[in-house]
Amino acid sequence: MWISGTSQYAIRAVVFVAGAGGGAPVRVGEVAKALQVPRNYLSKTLHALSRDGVLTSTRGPRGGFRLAVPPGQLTLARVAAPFDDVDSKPCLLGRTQCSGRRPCAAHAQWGAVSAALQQFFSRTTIADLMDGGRRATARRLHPPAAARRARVRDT
Amino acid sequence: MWISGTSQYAIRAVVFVAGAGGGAPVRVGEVAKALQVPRNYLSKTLHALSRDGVLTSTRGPRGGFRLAVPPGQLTLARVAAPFDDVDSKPCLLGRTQCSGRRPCAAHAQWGAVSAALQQFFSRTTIADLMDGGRRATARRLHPPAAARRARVRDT
DNA sequence: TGTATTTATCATGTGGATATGATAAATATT
DNA sequence: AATATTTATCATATCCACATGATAAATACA
Repeated sequence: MWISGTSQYAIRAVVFVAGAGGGAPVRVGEVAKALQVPRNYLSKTLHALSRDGVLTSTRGPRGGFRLAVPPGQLTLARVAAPFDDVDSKPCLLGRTQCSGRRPCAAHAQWGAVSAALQQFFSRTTIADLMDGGRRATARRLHPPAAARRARVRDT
Repeated sequence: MWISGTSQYAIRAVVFVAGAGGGAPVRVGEVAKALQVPRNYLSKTLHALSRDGVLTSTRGPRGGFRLAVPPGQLTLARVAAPFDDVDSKPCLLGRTQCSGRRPCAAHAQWGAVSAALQQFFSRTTIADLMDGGRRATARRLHPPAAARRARVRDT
């Protein structure tokens, strides 16, 4: 999986909304302007995120979008989910042939790389992408060697 | 980067051609049939690989395609290169903003995942994907722990 | 030289992701 | 109730990867 442009918009937009604080809702226009992204397209994207429980939307004056989940609990995988099948782990050479028995020769190696990707999306949160979130991310994704070995063993 | 369908065709086709031995050239029709892939589209793909020096082509009766590079020296990155920009390592959230200084917060973590992907493509060869190539691949991509630590340090 | 065989190339079609512009529906404020 | 503001939705357009079908060009071989 490589994430689509729409998912990139979604992640950046959610980061922006999260950064605006929990106060007043953020309007599509603001987000679109800040992100330099087409307004109506973003509107649909944010609407999809609302349907999915990532944002809440309010119509009318003083309306807009708010986070529905604390940024520290909101993974990139969840934000991208409505737009990309982030969890699929297809065969490198086209899906059907190599799953299960008779895997292609590089199946295991590819699986490891693929799993690392998925872990990135399922472990990184919106909070990690906000300014000031750097150290927390680094600690979780680069644990000391002993812990890392332990985790790899049971994956 | 996630590789396109065309690159997948290319890799599978090259593996097939490599598997046919160095004897007679392999015709597009054979490859297309074996891979269950549209013939004319594959034709263009193989032609591109010839232009790129991965295959050699011969026209007319007894013509077809042959490998131009020993399979053990032919990386997946090279085969995919005409169709995908395998070497690009864009920002997770859309290119321009976060390269160089002012990287986005997850830049480093993403870079590590991204680098692992690139290494997979630049280290895995066509020989590794042919039947019987499994052990060689496993040895190179899963070196003993000491060697792995050493390599990581200088990357 | 002619003919069959095979790659090379051209013109065109299709589907999905991305984008645009207009209109509908909801709601706070007066 | 009227109005302004904002999201929701509809209809359509654009672009590109992928694909199809037809034709041209090269070449082995009778």
